[in-house]
Amino acid sequence: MGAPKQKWTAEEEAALKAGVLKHGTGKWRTILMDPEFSAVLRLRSNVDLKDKWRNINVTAIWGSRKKAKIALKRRPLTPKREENAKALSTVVQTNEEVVDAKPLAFASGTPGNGGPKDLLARLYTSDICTSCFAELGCIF
Amino acid sequence: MGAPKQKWTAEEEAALKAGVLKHGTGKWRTILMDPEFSAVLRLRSNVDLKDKWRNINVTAIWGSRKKAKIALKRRPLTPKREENAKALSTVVQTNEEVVDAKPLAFASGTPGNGGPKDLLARLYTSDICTSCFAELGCIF
DNA sequence: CTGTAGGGTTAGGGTTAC
DNA sequence: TGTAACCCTAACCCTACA
Repeated sequence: MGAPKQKWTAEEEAALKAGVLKHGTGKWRTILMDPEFSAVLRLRSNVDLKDKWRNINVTAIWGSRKKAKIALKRRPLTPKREENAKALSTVVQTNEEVVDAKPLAFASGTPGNGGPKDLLARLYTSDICTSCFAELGCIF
Repeated sequence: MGAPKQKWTAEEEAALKAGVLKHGTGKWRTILMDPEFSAVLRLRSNVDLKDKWRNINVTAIWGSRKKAKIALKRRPLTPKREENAKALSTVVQTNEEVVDAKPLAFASGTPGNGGPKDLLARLYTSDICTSCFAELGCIF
């Protein structure tokens, strides 16, 4: 049809990550509207952002969505939402560009440690975990 | 962002339909307050009811809200409300539970036929059609 | 303030194209 | 075959208005 399939460039992916850092997950339209990212992401829709973010996260953890599904089928424990689940993100934040930053890495340790606060505060809340947790069926 | 998404159960949907039969559309808060349904729908808000009812109706006619929009764009005739348009509902009313009842089916035949009156009377008024007609931009 | 209507957005399952 | 990219839509959000 019209779109021959648009592979995500490294620049676009970086902009997406930076956008999530700034606005949080689930704010795809907001990220898209942000003049800081709208230039780079101008060819993408809010749904594209959401889908890409899903791919990035799921890939980082399970290798792929399919593997995630398989992994989930193997343990249909589906516990109630545990509040001691936290997400950590090893972010390499240069001046104004998120360079890499593996999206998520898990740690069940004490949540109230003294890390970099302001910028990452959002990440420590359930905010950034939402999409991931939802995708994973909240097994953490 | 606590709720990972609450899919409607068949029981909830039945309760909603029964609620609309009893109180009419647009009376979401009333339906919620009705002790006959409050138990089943206790996790839902009045807005949830409204949205679900919209989905049920639009889906029954167009397949989805998007398709409805597309269909409407194709014929932007938008006539004024025609009064010979009526809605029929094949309701299977057991003693106190609406079992299925496809939400709407259209017939442009003579409106003043002798059908089941009391319970369905409300359905023949613009009442139950309101959400549907509104959604459709009153093309009927 | 409370409730509804209606447009807009997101979450998540599914599909396609590579 | 596997998976990134894309589609579909139920569920949810936001705002205007009464």
